[in-house]
Amino acid sequence: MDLEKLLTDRLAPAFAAVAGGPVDPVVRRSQHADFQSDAALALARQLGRPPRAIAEEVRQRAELADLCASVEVSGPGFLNLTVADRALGALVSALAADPRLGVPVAAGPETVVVDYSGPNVAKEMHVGHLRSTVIGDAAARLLEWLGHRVLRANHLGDWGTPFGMLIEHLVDLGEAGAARELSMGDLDAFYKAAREKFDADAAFRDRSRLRVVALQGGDPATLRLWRLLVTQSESYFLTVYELLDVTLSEADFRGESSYHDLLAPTVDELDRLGLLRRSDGADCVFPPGSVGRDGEPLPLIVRKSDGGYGYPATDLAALRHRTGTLGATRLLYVVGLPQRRHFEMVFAAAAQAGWLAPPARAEHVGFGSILGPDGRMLRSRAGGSVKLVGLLNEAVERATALARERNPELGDAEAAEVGRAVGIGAIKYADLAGDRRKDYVLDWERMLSLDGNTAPYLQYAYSRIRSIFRRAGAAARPGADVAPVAAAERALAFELVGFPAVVDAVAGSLEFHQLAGHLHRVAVAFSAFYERCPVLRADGPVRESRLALCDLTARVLGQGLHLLGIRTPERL
RNA sequence: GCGCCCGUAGCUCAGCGGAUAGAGCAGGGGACUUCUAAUCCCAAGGCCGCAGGUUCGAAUCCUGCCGGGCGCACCA
Repeated sequence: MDLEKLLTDRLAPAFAAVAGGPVDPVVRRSQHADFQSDAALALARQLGRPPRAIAEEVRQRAELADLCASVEVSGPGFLNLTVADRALGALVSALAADPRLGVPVAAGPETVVVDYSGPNVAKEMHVGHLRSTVIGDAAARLLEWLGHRVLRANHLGDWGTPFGMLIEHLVDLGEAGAARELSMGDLDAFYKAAREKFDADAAFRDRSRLRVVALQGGDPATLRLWRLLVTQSESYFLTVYELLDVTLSEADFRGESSYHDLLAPTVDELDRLGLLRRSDGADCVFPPGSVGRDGEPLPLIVRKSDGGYGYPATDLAALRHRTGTLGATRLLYVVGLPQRRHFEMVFAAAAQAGWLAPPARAEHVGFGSILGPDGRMLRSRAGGSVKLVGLLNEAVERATALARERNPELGDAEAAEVGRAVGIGAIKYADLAGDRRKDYVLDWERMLSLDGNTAPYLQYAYSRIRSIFRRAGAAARPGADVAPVAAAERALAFELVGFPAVVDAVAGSLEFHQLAGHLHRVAVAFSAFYERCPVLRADGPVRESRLALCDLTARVLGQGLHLLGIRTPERL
């Protein structure tokens, strides 16, 4: 039970009695006390009484004796609440005794599809894939921990016209040569070479077009070559995921091609429902609410005038499959914000078709772009885009060098492991620590900086705690009473008991910067506690209490970072 | 042109209806015979883009400007 809610429940009846109707006490953390209630101010006009008088009456009526050491009317009519040490201690002790750190398993588990990462076959993963992969993985980890059935959907770009030229290029290189090149992870060179031939060579262009036809026609030889491309790319992506500490596995690949057989039935059903309209030779749905440049309703083109199916058709087929066949009630699409309108239209069309009806709902978990140091968007095609593996490797290298410098006692193996955890953690944390809707600047210095609101700072706090237990030679005693009395202990305790509420909020909003911010506050509170409250040099109950507090802090930081996909080494 | 998003300390970002707007970095000053100083503490730094409005109360809600980004029919 979190403290804010506990106080709210106690204050609500008192406010109701004073106001003559239900009132939200508006409890929140305060700079002037532990918590404050702001509701008396809003009530003043309604009741025609001075706010301080209202607050005073609530103060007298509210049953807070067991929770609060003091309740005071302050300023224009705020109620300042100071929590009793004993009550705080009881809450922290309860949290420490709970393997789930106060976070309950979801009462109504859902089937959730998280659509994320989605790189393109035979194309390099670049920084643009970072956010989808990192944010989506955090969502999957979090919702899974809460007890939901999470289906990870890696919507691979494995189909479409470019595959004609890619397959022809593969043929030109010879299968063995192509496989070697692809397995080296040099997908960019492969794609670019194919593209260049396609642009320059008319004969190659013709072969490519024929090859697309053969692919779509199901020609066995062509399909075999196509699978070669897909498999090689998949195994490459898996190495990137492993480096990135992402939970996506081989079983999660759901390429566009896997919806191939569902496209025609999906479009047919739209037709049967009377939602399809022919426009300029293409079959379109016109979902309500979207208007184009000319002020006319904007179409979702499900079948192009050449008879081919486009992106919208695939998305609709996948959505229908996810709600209909898989029984998902929550669909998450972790895709960049520029595609907002596209998803609005897909969701609106799906709702019209009856494929997306309550309780099922779809959310576009959009995110901003990654910008270069010049403040302009990094684009994949425009050249000079950063290879994702290059970025990750550089982060690991820098972090490893730093680890060696800071802690010469580390052996080679451990330095490498620390460097990896810190480097990868730094990149992921940088991505998750800000509002995901906003663009952010990819700044090497800042991203790999080990100060401030960064993963290494949190990892350091964690490792300091582990170091205490190494020296103590023992774990915290299970069931030990936590008695926070010193200011630094109380501040840390308040942060720790706030963990469940933050997790709950983030499960809904998928704003991971709230979780990151909370963990940072925990680490800051811990660092202050660490400076001022000796643990191993204390005796008896104080030592036991502090050890328990340390242990709980480590578990909250460890679990929180784990949910973000960030490792917590035992020592840095 | 229409739609969506964004303008907060020199820089990077939190805060999104409540009491003096918070962190980190950079720059200034302190703290290691003491559990890792990758840390901590102190000081300094702000017409919260501009102008109206709503409210007891606005960085936060509404409207209009200004500045920036993105999107707007067969590419995924």
